[in-house]
Amino acid sequence: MVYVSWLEGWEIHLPKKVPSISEAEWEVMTVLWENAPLTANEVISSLQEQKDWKPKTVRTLLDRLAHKQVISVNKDQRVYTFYPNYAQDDCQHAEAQSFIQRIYGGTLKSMLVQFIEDDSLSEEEINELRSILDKKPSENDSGKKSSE
Amino acid sequence: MVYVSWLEGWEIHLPKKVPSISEAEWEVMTVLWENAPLTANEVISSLQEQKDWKPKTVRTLLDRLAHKQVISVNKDQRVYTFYPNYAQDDCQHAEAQSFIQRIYGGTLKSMLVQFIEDDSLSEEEINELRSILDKKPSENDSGKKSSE
DNA sequence: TTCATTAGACTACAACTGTAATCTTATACT
DNA sequence: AGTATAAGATTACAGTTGTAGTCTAATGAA
Repeated sequence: MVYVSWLEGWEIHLPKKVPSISEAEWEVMTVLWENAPLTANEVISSLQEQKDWKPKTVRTLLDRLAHKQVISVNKDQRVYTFYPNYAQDDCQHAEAQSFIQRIYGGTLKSMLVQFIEDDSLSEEEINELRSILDKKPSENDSGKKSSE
Repeated sequence: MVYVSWLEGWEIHLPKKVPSISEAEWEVMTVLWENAPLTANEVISSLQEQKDWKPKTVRTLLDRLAHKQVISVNKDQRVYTFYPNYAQDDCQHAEAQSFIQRIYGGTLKSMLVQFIEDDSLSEEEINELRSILDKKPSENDSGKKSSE
């Protein structure tokens, strides 16, 4: 379970099922995850640099996300602000799980194997990955010694 | 580059762009990758076990895949047979690349990091991954000796 | 007070997907 | 030869997505 608070004093609980987020919607979410709460115009300007979307397009995406309840809308002010209902990590993880399931039949391992065998990773990257794995401090070593 | 031959004597070249394959279509492709060439009925029976689709549904998916040129149709016999135009590895890889780009901003690393940090991997799995990384024999040692 | 601006609400529309059903034509029996 | 069957071709239809445009109401400027 994860708790987030985009605004002081707000606590949102979220390990539930993440509604599906389309590709275009995901771009909007990325902006919100970085800076929420934001007004529509703020989201629009933020996206203007990378995407070639009309303001109305972004607006529609925000509306759809709100409708799906992926984000919430604060209507206290005349100009609304938007903020995520789900943590980015949770959404990424949900997407990753279903992706791996669909495409690799379930295991991250088979994906990694392929990347390595297809030579898609430089030696540099492989070393990085290795050190990431090594850094994982086994948190379940309550009784075991770490070296051995 | 990759060469495959589903039928004797056929050589298909395929590092080109993979057309997009929808979720349902992917299921059909999985069956074809395992056993192509297959007739529609063979694909249908093969899927009947896992999916709850009517025969016509599978047929539609085959037609769409053929139309998108993800698969080819052999019409020599009265009953057609279908076979992939792309290797599974290539399709998986293409999907993985675009997935990682969309969701993790580009790096497999950030995905792996998250899986480790979120504690989604057992120690067992982490060890497996580590050994996979270790097994990678540096193939770019054309001039270098392998031990050193 | 009136009018231009602008945020938000509602509407649009085609392509892609999931999920089939119906129509047509060629074989295979009787 | 006539007909049931079955493969393939064509059509259907609603929900999602990309990509906006139009309509309405409130605000702020003149």
